[in-house]
Amino acid sequence: MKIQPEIELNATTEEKIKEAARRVFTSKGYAATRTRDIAEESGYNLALINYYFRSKEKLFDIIMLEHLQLFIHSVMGIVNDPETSVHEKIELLISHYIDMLIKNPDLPLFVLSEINANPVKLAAKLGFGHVERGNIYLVKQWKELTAAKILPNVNPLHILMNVLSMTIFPFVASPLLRNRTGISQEEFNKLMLERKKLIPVWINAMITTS
Amino acid sequence: MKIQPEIELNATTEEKIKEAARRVFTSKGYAATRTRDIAEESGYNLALINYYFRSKEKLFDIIMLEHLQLFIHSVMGIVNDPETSVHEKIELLISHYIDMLIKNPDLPLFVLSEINANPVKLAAKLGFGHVERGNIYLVKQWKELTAAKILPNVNPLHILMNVLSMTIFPFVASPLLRNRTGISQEEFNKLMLERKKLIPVWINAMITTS
DNA sequence: AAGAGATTTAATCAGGTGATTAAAATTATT
DNA sequence: AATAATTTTAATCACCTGATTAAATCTCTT
Repeated sequence: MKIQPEIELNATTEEKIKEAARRVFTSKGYAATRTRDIAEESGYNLALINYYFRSKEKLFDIIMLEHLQLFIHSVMGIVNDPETSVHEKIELLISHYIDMLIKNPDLPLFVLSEINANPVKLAAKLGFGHVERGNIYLVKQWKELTAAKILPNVNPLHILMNVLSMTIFPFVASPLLRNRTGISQEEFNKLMLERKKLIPVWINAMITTS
Repeated sequence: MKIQPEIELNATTEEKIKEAARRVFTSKGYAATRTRDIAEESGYNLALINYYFRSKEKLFDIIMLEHLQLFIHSVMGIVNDPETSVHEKIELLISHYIDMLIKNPDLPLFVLSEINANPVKLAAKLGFGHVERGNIYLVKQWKELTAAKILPNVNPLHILMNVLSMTIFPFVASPLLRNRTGISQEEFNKLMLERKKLIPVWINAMITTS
């Protein structure tokens, strides 16, 4: 029986396999990807994939966990910053997201699909860094502003949904949108970059007129 | 060799199988559903599924085609109506969509996932009722209003994206949203019903302030 | 009751897929 | 060069899954 390889020394090949797996999983989903696809995509062979990660499911879990951690960590970093205003936070969130999504366009559809396919299993993974709502700095700021009547008393969940929707959904619907409108990938990205400035303005408009 | 059954007379069982297949496909996706799942869900057995529909893929294609047709047909009915104004069309679209999505919450994620997984194959199905953009009544009305400076000269694609995003995305992200916020299915639906009135107001706000 | 059509049973098939293994080959380390 | 670690090869397993088939059973109509 061979011994688990020194992971520190092999970070490169292990990383390569994980990167390949990430690509295949995100483009085809868990059920549709075969371990052999990952082997082919990574340039290594099937035996080595299982040698490093034991099973398809374990490899998937690692990748999904890293995605969720990265996602939540980066959002929390912005949302919990005491130095920025509410409007700055919204701008930063949108800008940060769109840049990330232009690099990884099929990430949200992948994550949302897998959560939908297996909500119970992924609920555990989602619970890891559960911060109490009241402790989030953005929430405090929002409450202060509504108390001072500077912001209208809308359910902030609606505003959150609107920010996330207008930012993320175009990427989720991108294949369909491009099919129906005939615009190219580059034109689409240009539109998304425009939205980095537009969405905060729109959010502002809907907040101040409610 | 048996003969294809009289479909007209058996509309009920054929419909039952299709309904079961629709449920399983939309909840787990094409790759993750087994023909045996559909058999179990329908109450009939594996042999009969294949007897009626020949293969898993043919059954899937039929269901997906019906979804897309229903979707596009209903949208076109609203968007091409010469009797309603631009604002009325937007309100009708949103209202119609939200009612439909409350009944079929995991429809959009399913459709978008499968299009993403197989864009080339589904592009053919999407081409069936391709109406020239200039012939759509809503587009004509929009152009008139921008020409008359009643509407600002924003790329209407942005507005379209915003309407679709704010309407559809909450349903796509519903499992994640409910997990993070802790709200129930009923509370979620109530929020969505609120949005039938709110989204048109928001859209109006972002149009008039641009 | 007879007969036609609908559905089930049960068995089978071929191919795909996740996973494991031992030995050989390659590469890196000393 | 010798040794250790890494990767490949190739074969194999057990299981799953889509699909087919023939005969048996059931259901309904007439």
